[in-house]
Amino acid sequence: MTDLTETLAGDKAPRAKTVRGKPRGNGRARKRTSLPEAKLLEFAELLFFAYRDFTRDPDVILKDFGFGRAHHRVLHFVNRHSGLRVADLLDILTITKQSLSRVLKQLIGKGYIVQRAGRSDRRERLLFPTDKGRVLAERLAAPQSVRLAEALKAAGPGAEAHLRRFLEAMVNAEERPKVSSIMAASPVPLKESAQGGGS
Amino acid sequence: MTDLTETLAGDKAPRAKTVRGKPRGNGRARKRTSLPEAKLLEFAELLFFAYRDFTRDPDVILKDFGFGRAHHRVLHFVNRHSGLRVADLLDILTITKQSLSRVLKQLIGKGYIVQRAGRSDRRERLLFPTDKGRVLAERLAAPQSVRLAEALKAAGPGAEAHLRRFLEAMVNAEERPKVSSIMAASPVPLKESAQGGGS
DNA sequence: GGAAATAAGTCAACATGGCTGACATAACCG
DNA sequence: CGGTTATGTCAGCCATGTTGACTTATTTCC
Repeated sequence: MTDLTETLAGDKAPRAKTVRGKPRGNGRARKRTSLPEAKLLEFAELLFFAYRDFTRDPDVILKDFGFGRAHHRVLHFVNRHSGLRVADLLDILTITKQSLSRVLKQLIGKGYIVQRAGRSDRRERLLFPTDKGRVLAERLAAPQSVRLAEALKAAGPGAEAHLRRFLEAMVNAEERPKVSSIMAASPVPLKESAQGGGS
Repeated sequence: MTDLTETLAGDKAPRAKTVRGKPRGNGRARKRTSLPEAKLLEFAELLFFAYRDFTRDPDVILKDFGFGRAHHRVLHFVNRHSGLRVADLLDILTITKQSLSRVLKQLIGKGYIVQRAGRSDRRERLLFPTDKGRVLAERLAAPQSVRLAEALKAAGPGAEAHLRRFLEAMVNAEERPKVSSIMAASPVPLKESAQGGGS
């Protein structure tokens, strides 16, 4: 109920525009608003709405598995970049190891991820998705891929290059090399026959 | 310490690529991966990284005020669309009123936002930023605007139109009209001489 | 070889910001 | 007047983030 479209656009009552009481517009406020500034804020809002809906897709599926967004993020990166270390994951997600620990423990416990000691440095715990994990990861990714594909199509030809450069530039400058190398690594979920975990 | 760039790209040990144990690559996995699929997932990751850093900017400032991201979102929309109703905010943020209540109460209590009854429907509580609220909102927006401006520039000419269409298409189809009308309303923080709040 | 550094795990406590359910109040609408 | 609507609120729960302290392997370096 209550279609915001109506309500916000206002037809029954002069909503915005004239705003309540005094329709004045500058007791002192309304700074320079450098013009492009307004446009930038529009992009900020669009980004918010886009990301809001982008993340809600998998949330629904996750609930059926008793997982949350945190699990999704972990599973995604482990699946896309199998063999990464715990430290890598911490760096990607920018959370504490205690936080990661909780969700990772659950994913491992339920057989979606397995770890194995690094071969050159046995202190490292390398993370791999199980078949089960791979399946779930793909199922979670599916709706997001569809959404992205449609949005790219709607954006028009040539949008991909623009978008890629835009997104890359949105990342903190110091982080860009990390991001590049992360995305360069194991572009396809490499297998490793990581089973077990189950019973 | 520990520069992930090095670690993930791997120079001391053959990290990804060959992955740990068996460098094989298809005990049965590696599905069709429809090619564009991989590209789409790259965009998904880029979006994650971009949004991750985009939101961390204001987080730092917020801490100084004892606020969190939730406060930022509320203040942003109240500032950009002064005079919106509580119901509008709920619809935008897609959270429950109990959730909103907490942060809104704090923002009002500390004098960043004021409410006043709607003039045509006095049940409505219309929200307005105070001068103080406007200042904080702008301060929070500043780093994000800079980031967006630079990213748009880096994306190259013509990117804006592509990006706008892309972001709009990322929003749930049913939500698009709402989003449009929201963004159309009060493009500039309309004033209303909403003071008080203070002492 | 042994000390220091590193990778990971863990316990405990706490903060934030979501959620559900139940209910209260005021104002509008027919 | 009675039903619906907009908002607020109490109470409790859950997910996920944080800090700080400490243990255990293992590697690295003198």
